[in-house]
Amino acid sequence: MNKEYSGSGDPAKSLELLWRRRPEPTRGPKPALTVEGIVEAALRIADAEGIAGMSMRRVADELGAGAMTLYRYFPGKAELLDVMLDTVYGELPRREVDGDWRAKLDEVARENRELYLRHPWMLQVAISRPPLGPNVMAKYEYELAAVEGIGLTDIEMDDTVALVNGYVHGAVRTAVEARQVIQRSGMTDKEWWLAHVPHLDQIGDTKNYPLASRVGTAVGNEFDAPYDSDHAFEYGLERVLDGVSALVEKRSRPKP
Amino acid sequence: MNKEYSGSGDPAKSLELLWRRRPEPTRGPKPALTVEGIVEAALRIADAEGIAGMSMRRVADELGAGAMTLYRYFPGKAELLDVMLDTVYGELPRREVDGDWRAKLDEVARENRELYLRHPWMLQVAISRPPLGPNVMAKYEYELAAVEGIGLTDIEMDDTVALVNGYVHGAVRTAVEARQVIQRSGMTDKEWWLAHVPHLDQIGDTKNYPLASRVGTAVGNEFDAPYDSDHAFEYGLERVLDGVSALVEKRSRPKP
DNA sequence: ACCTAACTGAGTACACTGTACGAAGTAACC
DNA sequence: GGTTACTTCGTACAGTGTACTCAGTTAGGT
Repeated sequence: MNKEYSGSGDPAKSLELLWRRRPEPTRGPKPALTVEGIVEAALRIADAEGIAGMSMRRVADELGAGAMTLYRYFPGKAELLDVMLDTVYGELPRREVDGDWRAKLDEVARENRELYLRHPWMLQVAISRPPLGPNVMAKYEYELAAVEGIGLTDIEMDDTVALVNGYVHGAVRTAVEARQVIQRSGMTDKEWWLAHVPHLDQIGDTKNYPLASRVGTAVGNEFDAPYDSDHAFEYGLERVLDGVSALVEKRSRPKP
Repeated sequence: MNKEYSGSGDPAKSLELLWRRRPEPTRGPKPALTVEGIVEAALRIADAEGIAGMSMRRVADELGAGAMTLYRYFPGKAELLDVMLDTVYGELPRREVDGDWRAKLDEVARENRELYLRHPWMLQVAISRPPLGPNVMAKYEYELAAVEGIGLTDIEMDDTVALVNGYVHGAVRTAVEARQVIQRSGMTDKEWWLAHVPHLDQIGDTKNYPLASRVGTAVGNEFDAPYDSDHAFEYGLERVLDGVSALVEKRSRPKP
């Protein structure tokens, strides 16, 4: 199975759903479900069982409805995912930060990290074209505000926000995958490693990879069984922000 | 559908496959297929049609065999993916670079980028526990060599390599998704945007998102229809390496 | 009061997926 | 020739998203 895709159907229909501008029907029976109810159920399932568990049948079951009923409310699964995404982006606190751009970008990174950790299924949805709902818009606005007025061009502002978001996405993805593989395999990283080492020693000459052996061992000793994702996140975020800092400083004193 | 998972079955069996140490059978009919042949066919399909197209039946068809035949050579799809991964890592040129650590890390980033672009399906395989084959080992060794002897601790070396790899992974994923969504939807980014704007204007007050509007427009004007992934890659890589540079310099003059 | 148009819910069907199971065939050893 | 190890592969199962179809329900118009 590969990635889920956020929708790319009829824009009018998608935006109607995202902004809750669906004209309510005048005739016929009252709808038994609501868009909100379906999204809530879908989120409950996705949070608990991952995106793989969130099938249309499963969501419908959760609501006591037939599978095809959901297609009265959403054109397809992709559009349901779109609304789910915009909904969870609404959970971002978007706190006001007293401080410079770095403090603000740091907050952006941490808020996004929390969100991904709370809804890991988000990491498996490809959103190259974001659902243009109210919360996605607010998120972009908030993130740009962190780097507004510090001497960057508009393009650089967008690049910087994308860089930080991309970094967080990747870091959390790695951490979540590490967490999930422990559950799925019933093995900690250390156990997994210890199960491989004897076979590796027998098969390949470990002496061919001196650096890998040395550093691998050091990493294994320092961060025991559970891969230390907090450490990796802090290290990487610091490097990324240092990199942005170098650019900001260059822009603030143009030429010597 | 969610991600594919690289295998976590029997270590002995997996390593045998990766290092080609399968004892060849003495009795019975000669096998009609080979591990190499299956991997080749699977790679051909995955490269051309993506990971979603690479089903066991599809690979077997390509080889003129029954679907279940593949399970004589691989315990399951996960193990086939493992061998596919290690195989393509073997394509990395791992060039010797004359220059400092930055030039070397830059080369690492670019080589990995090329590999991902050539085999985009790699981005949809979760490899929290890498297949410990010869090429994965060589890759890790090569990458560590870039940051050896510049004053970083072993842990920092691993963190740095992981940071660069993570950055490249994320950047290429974004670029590939952008490329694929154009194919899938038959719409360029600009067309997609223009299809949404009138509805957005009608529904939500664009005035609530001044920064998003301004920067969004600037980005749209600067990088036309196809999302300029080259630009984003170069920008981000420079920031990341600048960030690493700040650390290296701090380590090289310990305290003032 | 009644008809009709609009609407909802849901059953069935289709073409897929990975893989467990087991039947049937083949080749090398005793 | 018999046994044993080994092969290929058809069938089956429980899933998936969703197109199509049809029966049932309700509000508006007459």
